[in-house]
Amino acid sequence: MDYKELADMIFPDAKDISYYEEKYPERDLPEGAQVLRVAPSPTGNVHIGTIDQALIATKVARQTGGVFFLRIEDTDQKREVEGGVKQIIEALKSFDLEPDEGMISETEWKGNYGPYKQSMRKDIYQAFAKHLLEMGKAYPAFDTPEELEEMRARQEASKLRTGYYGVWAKYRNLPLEEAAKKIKAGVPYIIRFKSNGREDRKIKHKDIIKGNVTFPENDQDIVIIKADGLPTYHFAHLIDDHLMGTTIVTRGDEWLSSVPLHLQLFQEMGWKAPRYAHTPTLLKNDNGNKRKISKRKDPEAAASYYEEIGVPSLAVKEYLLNIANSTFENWRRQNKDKSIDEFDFQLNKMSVSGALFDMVKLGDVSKIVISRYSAEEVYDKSLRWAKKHDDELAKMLENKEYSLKVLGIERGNAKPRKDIAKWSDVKENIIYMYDEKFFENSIEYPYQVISDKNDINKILKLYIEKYYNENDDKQTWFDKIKELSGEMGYAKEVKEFKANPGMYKAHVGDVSTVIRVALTGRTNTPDMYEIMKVLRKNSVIKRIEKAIEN
RNA sequence: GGCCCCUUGGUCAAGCGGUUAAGACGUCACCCUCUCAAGGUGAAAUCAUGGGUUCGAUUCCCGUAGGGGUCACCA
Repeated sequence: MDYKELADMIFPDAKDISYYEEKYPERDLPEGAQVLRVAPSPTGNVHIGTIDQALIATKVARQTGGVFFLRIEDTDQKREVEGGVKQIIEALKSFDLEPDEGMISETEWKGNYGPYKQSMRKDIYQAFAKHLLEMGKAYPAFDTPEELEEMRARQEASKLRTGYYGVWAKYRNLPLEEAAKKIKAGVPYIIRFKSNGREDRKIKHKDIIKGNVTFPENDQDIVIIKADGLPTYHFAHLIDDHLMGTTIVTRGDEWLSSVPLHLQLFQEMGWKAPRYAHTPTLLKNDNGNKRKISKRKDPEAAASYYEEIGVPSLAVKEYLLNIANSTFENWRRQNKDKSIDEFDFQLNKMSVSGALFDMVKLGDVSKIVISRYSAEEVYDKSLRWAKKHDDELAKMLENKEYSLKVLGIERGNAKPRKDIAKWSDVKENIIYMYDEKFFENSIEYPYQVISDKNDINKILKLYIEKYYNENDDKQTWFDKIKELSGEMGYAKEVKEFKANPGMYKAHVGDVSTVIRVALTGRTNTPDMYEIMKVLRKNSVIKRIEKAIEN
């Protein structure tokens, strides 16, 4: 019996690999175009790292006129979660990172290199496994999981390298007839790759991000086809990225140590290996220690978390880009109005080591992103968020015309307000502008420097009876508050007050504060002139009268 | 434990043999004809450590320490 016969016996129905090579021809792309992919497993709760990967891959693909595709890596049926594929597709969509090719539902895909879901490609992997078998570069192995575990225990006990290699590769040289006999007898088996690597030899690899790395060659006879007939990650990566024409594999740096194996696999197949870019892991500070952001422990690990708390997806992307290429920040400052699509991202300028994910910095980026939005955009986006997460806010926003005015306060000018970091901030920021909310409950008036109730009432009365005129321009409006201050015996100018301490009890600013508190119930608000403009006369009078009688 | 990678302020980081060691977030102070949010100005704060190489090391080499990754019929 020879390898060919054994291969036929194991995979009788597998097609010749030339069938697939013809079915998936090399891509016809312009010079320099790169093909990248994001290849998550449908294990539920899409990780923010997947978004990061997709962002990077999209940037490079777009910049080079190449292709970005989505492949679902679902070869581990135990970990698969129902609806996992859909979750991934939707997460990418919510970040505006839609692939050119890939799965568009659990079973359908777009693009000519599909299916883009590994469980649907079983026959492809088996054809190539058969090919390796025929060449004598793979073999069936009959070890039970228990036997393997026992072997590892023995290796550990004798302080040897663990794994299936050298003399430990029990079935590597099993006579073909015996293998055939076992298979016929129904003994369960897997297919292993027959490694010709030597642990005492080094292999050099140049990673796009990590630079030069040296490893020992791989001498492990790794599993390529599992007992369930599906491939392992390593084998699926080899076949898929070859057939799909991936030119740059971006993946987390936990894969770096598999590079020798993967390079070896490509070489054994006689294929050109893709270039690799191993991206640093997103970390978080956990009691002074850095550790990977974990799906199980950290809510911020979920891609959906940001939508839930109302951070715009664009802000998340800008922050991620910021971590990926520190030149982004300078670029952004110089190109305030440009789309991030115009930023020239460089894979090789990525940091080699993992960055701590900084929620505070994210907040700052997000504030800037939101400050660039028009009132209309803020309205639309916060309403969309509110409809899902905050009924009260959604109700407030129903009055669109008025809300647009509220959200337009100090917006759209050269120095727009930067006080919203996430949509969940909006309600707290604007709630007092709505009469029905403002008068809903009893109001607290946290008056500051001027706290004598008589003085306060006098200021308020004087203001609405003598000074307030809805149609005043801003300068007149302020001049009047100064006059009022003078009439009450307070300093008209803050500077004058500071220059002559002791001469006055308070100054214009303090008088303004009284009016502000009466109007809003707060000491800190945006520009009071604009607030009064939006509130209109009726509400201004009503609010001040309410404060007087309080 | 073996193998591999990493180490510049609190955080993200520029740097690539000679620099007053950029910049951003955060912190603090001051300024900004009304408070905030901003904006402006300024301040404090960093090359893990020990050896080399060199006229000169943050930068190059070696050791040490610390951190991370990986050693599955998981990806």
